[in-house]
Order: sequence, then C-alpha cells, then structure tokens
Amino acid sequence: MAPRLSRSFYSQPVLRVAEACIGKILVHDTPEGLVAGRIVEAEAYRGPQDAAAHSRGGRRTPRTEAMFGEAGRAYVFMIYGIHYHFNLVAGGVGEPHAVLIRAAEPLAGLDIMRRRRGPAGRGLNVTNGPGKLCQAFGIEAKDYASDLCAGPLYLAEAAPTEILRSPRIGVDYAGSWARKLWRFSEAENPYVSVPPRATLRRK
DNA sequence: GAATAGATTGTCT
DNA sequence: GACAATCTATTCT
Repeated sequence: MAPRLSRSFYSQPVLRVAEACIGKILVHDTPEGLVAGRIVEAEAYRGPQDAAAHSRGGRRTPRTEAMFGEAGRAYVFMIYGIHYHFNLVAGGVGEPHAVLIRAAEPLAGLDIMRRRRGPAGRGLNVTNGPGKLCQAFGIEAKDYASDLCAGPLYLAEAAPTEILRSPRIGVDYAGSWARKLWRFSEAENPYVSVPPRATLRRK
C-alpha cells in the first residue's frame, strides 16, 4: 500500500488540503478487515469566518473542539440523528478549519463495505455520499479526534487526477458563503455524490 | 427519473 | 424546542 500522508500534508492551507486530497487513498484498518478507496469529492470549511462551518463565529464546543486542535486529526460528527460525517482537520492550533470527505471510489474491502451498508448499498450506492462513506468505512463517534498520522484511519499517497471546483452541497443557509467554489471533485468519476454542472434547473 | 416525507439524536438557542 | 455539511423508501409521472 502507498505510504501514509504525514502531518505536513494536513498543515497546508485548508483549500489546498481539500484540493490535494482528491485522488488520495483513504484507508481504515478495522477488526472486520481493511477497507480503502480513492477520495473523489471533498469540501473546505474555514471557520471562524465561513458561515457554513460548525466553527463559524469561533464556536468552540465539545463537538467542534477537534477542529481547534492540531492538523491531521479526524473531526467526526453526527447529522440528522442518523449519519456520521468525516472531516480532516486542517489549519494550525486555534484555527478551526476542516475538509469534509464526501465520496470515494472503493479499492479494497468492497465486500465489507457492502455488508455494512446493507440492502441499500448496491451498485455505486456504497461510498457516493458523506453519510454512506462513513457507514461503508466504519467511521463513527469512536474515531472522533483520532490521529490520521498514527492510527488505523489515515490517508495514503496517490497520483494526482483532474479536479473540478463547484459550490458546496447542503449549505444554502450560509448566504454568500454557500456560493464559494469550495467543493472539489474528480472529473467524470461516477462516485461523486452530486455531479458538478448537472445542477441545471430546467422546466 | 423526479419529488416528497420520514427517520432519529446531538447540539445549540 | 428547532434544526442539521443526509439517506432511503415510496409515490408519483
């Protein structure tokens, strides 16, 4: 397997980290077996200014605490009472920046992923969304603040690919911040949750 | 294929 | 007590 990415990768500016992690390999070595996939979609969140970030306005709570810590740790949170979301912490200590990993293309442990996903996890429907990805990779509350530079959950090196920029998903409440092109995805990859540019509204 | 409702709980007002 | 960086099943067309 490719070498694990070190702290210096996560210590870059958050927009750079979000872009650079497209094509990289996400690995989780779990008791059920090892799962891995190429990251094909990610978004940058840059508090305290960014109105779409949980750390907007400098909100520092038990939930957001990990984002205020060192780069290279995991920020995991629950959303809609059902799904987990997985982020890479970026920025220096006290800078609450993070990169949401939204989708991946399975490389290893696909059988384990499908088992975790259950009946709904057919076809592409395994890792093509932030909640699905967490379920397939077995990422949960126990992984909160875990160190990606040392633990069983980490990113590994991979060759760069063609990257597209588009607006972030599901943050319409954030005003002008919602329009920033802070989502990065791999061109033409079927596992991208919402294809950029396919957001045409026709009547 | 598109639109809609319901799920279900941690977090913050 | 409202709502969220979503997903799934169902009900249309």
